[in-house]
Amino acid sequence: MRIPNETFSYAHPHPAVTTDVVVFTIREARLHLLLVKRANPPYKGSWALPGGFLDIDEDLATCAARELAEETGIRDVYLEQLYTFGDTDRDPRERVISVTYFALIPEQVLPAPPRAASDAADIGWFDLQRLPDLAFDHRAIIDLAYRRLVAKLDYSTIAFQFMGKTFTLSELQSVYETLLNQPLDKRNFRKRILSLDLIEETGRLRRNGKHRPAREYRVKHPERVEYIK
Amino acid sequence: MRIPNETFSYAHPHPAVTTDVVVFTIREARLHLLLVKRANPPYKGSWALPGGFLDIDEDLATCAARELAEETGIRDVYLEQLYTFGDTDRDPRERVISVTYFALIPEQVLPAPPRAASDAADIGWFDLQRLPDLAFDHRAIIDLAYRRLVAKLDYSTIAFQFMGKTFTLSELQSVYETLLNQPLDKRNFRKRILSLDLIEETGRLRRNGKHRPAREYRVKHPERVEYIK
DNA sequence: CTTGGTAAGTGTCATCCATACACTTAGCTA
DNA sequence: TAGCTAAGTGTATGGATGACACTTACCAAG
Repeated sequence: MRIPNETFSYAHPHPAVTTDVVVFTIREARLHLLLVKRANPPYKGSWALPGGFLDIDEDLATCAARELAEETGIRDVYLEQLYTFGDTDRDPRERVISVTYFALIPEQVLPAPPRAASDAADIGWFDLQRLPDLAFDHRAIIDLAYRRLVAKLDYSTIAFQFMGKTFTLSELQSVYETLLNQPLDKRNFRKRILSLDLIEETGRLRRNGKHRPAREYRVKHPERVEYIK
Repeated sequence: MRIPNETFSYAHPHPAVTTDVVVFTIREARLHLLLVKRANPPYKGSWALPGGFLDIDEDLATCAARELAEETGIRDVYLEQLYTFGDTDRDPRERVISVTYFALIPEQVLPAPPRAASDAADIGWFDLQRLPDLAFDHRAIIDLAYRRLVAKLDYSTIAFQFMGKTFTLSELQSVYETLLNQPLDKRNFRKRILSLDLIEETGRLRRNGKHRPAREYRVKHPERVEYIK
């Protein structure tokens, strides 16, 4: 707890430090991200990235995970540092440095509906192609996160972070097609993915309609994002 | 100027923010980096990366460039944000968040010898393979910068930043060989570089010993680091 | 039980790119 | 002018990538 009226003084001015998180997921074959509606000024009522001020005794990644959990209920996700934004005028209150992260989560672990908390009046998923106006420089943060995500598809196994514990190759292909925004050849896709030797069959089948059932796979090392080539 | 005894107070504790810069260059076919010897505690007398505290009204990249110029005289270099380090115990004085950058400079623009300034008792180039013990977590910062540099060789034209205004293909090849730490085939190297269509002949020859002179090249767009493929 | 519908699953061939490899050229120096 | 040295140049091969179509298995409806 903070003691009322206590202040913290320094010989030189210090900026405030926040973390903000771009949470991506795929819903109905479209890339979505999680935004919270701000309950307080500045930009009260605007949509913004989940995030908040760094506690003086917590690590940066801990802060990002904590703010995400507090504002959205989402926890235990893949989190990667993205970039640090520090333009002098990016927050009207005071000088604020934002260390940004991005997170990838599978569709099925969404808290439904996500519960709002302290600083958030509302919360929701937005199609990346149809974002509302955003607070601060959060639009630029999202643009950078998307570019990074697409770039990493090429040389890492980051896309596996969108998958649940088990999945079919068709589901995985659909995720790649959504992210790359183009159709892929089924045979070439399977050849490439299986040659990585990073996923294995569970031995079970998944029935999903009135057609041949699909083999179920899992990632061998779910926590790891591997670099390819 | 700072007014003596003035203090800056906040309702919540704020961390200090610094920038630190890993300056790479190539000297005598070895990758080197620039370190300064600390004139003041903590770690007084230890070698450290050039860097320092963010002014409250300057951008992060401006701070990195300013500290680099103040401590080493180096200016107008390629600077790229690397990562932000913020472990709670990384500085014994107070909580310090360091936004790190890396810089690449050609050998010939070295200020010789670099002049020391305020917070630096000495300054020097060190072979990456023979670094002294370093202050703070600067060793980890350097390791990350080196990994990033080598990774970017593969998919960008970042290596051109090590070259002077003009250079020969043999010199460029030598830079790649140093960074990758392996010999390259001369014909394949030239084919690959020229096919990028990013450098052009100056029309002059460079004489460099008792043998056939080499054609001189320049980068078409020196400021740009391009992504390949 | 048979038929029709649908997505799962499978192999080959052509093209492009990356790699391996050796000799000739041009200027300098003695 | 002869010898030294690094600059400069082309081809052939293997591996990876991309294009392409049919069969299989389960479900549902009649």
